[in-house]
Amino acid sequence: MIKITFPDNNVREYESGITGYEIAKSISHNLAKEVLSISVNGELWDITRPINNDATIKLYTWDDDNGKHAFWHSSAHLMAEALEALYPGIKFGIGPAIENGFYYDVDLGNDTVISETDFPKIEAKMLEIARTKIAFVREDISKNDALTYFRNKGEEYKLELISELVDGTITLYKQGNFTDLCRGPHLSTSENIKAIKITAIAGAYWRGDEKRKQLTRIYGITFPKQKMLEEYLVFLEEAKKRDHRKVGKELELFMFSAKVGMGLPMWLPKGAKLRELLENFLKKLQVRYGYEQVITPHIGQKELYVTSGHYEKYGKDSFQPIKTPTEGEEFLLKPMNCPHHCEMYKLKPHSYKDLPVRYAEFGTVYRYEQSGELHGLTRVRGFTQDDAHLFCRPDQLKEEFMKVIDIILYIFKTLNFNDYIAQISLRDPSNKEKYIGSDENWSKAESAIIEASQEKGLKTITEIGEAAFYGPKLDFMVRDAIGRKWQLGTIQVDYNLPERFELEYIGKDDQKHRPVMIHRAPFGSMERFIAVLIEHTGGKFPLWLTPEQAVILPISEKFNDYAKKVFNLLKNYDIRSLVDERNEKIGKKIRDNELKKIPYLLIVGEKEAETESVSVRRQGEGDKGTMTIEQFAVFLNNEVKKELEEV
RNA sequence: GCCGAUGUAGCUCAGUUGGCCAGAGCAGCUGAUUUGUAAUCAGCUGGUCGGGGGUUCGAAUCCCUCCAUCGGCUCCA
Repeated sequence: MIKITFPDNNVREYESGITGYEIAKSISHNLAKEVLSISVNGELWDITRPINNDATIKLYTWDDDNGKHAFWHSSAHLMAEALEALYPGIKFGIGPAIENGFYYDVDLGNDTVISETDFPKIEAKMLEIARTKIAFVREDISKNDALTYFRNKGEEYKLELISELVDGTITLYKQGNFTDLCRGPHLSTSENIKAIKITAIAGAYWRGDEKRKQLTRIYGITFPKQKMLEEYLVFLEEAKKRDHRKVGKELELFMFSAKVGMGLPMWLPKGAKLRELLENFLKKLQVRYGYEQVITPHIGQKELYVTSGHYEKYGKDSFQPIKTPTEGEEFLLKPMNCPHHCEMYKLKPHSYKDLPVRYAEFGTVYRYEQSGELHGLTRVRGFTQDDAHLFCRPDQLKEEFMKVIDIILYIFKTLNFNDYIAQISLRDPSNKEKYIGSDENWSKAESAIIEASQEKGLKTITEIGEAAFYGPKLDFMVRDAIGRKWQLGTIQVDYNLPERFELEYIGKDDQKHRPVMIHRAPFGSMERFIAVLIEHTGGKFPLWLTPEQAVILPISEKFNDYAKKVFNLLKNYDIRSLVDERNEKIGKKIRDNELKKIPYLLIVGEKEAETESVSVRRQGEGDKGTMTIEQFAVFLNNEVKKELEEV
């Protein structure tokens, strides 16, 4: 008999050799039907694998990521089997489960191309195989046998993978005619895979290496119920409606022009207004936190970036230097603001009493991004950072860092970004040549970030190798409409630029000391932040951020004069109203999508014109009553205030 | 940059076995209608079918090339 401990610390005794499936069955029939995978002492296992010793277990169903993972991973194998049947000679790379489904990287040879039109064929074949209820069978194999097996099959990619594995840890999974190198876990059989959708096809470099062969990556998703697939497809359709590129166009917030250049957004009046409102919001907040606003030029001498180390790191892959015609000077389009701010710091000697110095700038920067990776407003070639650099004493670092966390959390809370991910990005110690600075400085900087995050009680994930080349960072990631993660807020600790620029302050001991620098951008960039804001709200912004808060609708021609008067009055009260001649014409109905996104409609009819008032209606809520413009101004101001004070 | 796809009017889209002057709805303009919040009526304007080249008697449709966009990969100071 062995002792099995459940997540609630309950302990039950079972025969040695019991499987996850049987344990589930001993609890309830339904659970047995739903269980997809199990963790045994923290290790993920198949539910058919016998447990021979005392263990702590957890059973996973579709409701757990681990359960879905096993489901989709098995689906990837299923797809591989189907592909092998359809495309003889196909070679396989890797085929993991991902956040939404799975993919498999395949090499079809040089003559075969798969395109969208082939998807139904693949789906049908997969379904056909799934219906035969094939079992996924795990098998331990020695490294030599594995190498022999895959060498005979001509699976060069698998051979490469196996050669890096440790003998004794290698397992295969067999299902029907198909065998794959795999760690598992997998479903017991394919019978639960009921709904299948091949979603996309893309090129992907083998092992993520740009210099190696590009394989074909086939994406798919499967579900245990047809209805779940349908719901997923509906979700994707709904998400498309919130796409910031679509909404931005509809609302005339921003635009791109092929003639101006790809990846160079242009802000239209309404978008510029929205941006200005956000900027003012942050500026006010920053004043409270002791920041000072500065302005620096859009270009800087190449030498500036050689000093900072940016030129060495990014110079050749960037927009190339701008040259002056006669003096032969070289300038770079500003790709970041830090070097400029460092030079500002050097203007005069600093006392330890003056620190921290906090320079903030909405700095527009230009970076050469490869054409294929541009994406709406989230990945562009010219953008404005809500940047600031804090120069502080080492003993102030943690406190300053925590205050920046406060600013970011305040902004996220105000805008209802609740499901952000805080990610600590550290240096990859095995790849030190990617970074500048001493080990000592790196470890100081890294522990500062870790401690500050802990003391703020932030739930963080840690990524090794994601640091900036000059320092580690804490990033705040938020998802877009279809779940892609984007980095918004960022805080970076930097001991290196102060050294490169020889920044100093005079300490209490009358000696020269080196300040520590914090780079930070709570929005990240105005472009990306607004993109994510649009996708979260679908373009229905909070009242205080709405480019137009009210639109006035005259009921008939007779009252147009009064309607015009109301427009002008609104301006006096700093109410952002839509002055739209189209609505000065009677008989016109509201048609524009955008009008629906303006919170308040003011209606002028006979009665209102006589009493010099407007009927106020809030979209989605109905009548708010009849009031004078003065009353409306007070009312609206209170609403805006309420929104801002609630956070 | 790489793989795959897409590009027809301001917007959403029809139109490909190559064949009359390239279509619709919405938007716009003109007029009528007088109506309390997503669709009144009539008429009109609007397109180098992404650009260039080629095949053909004839190209939106087939081929080449360039550009832009979309989904990924790589990258992201």
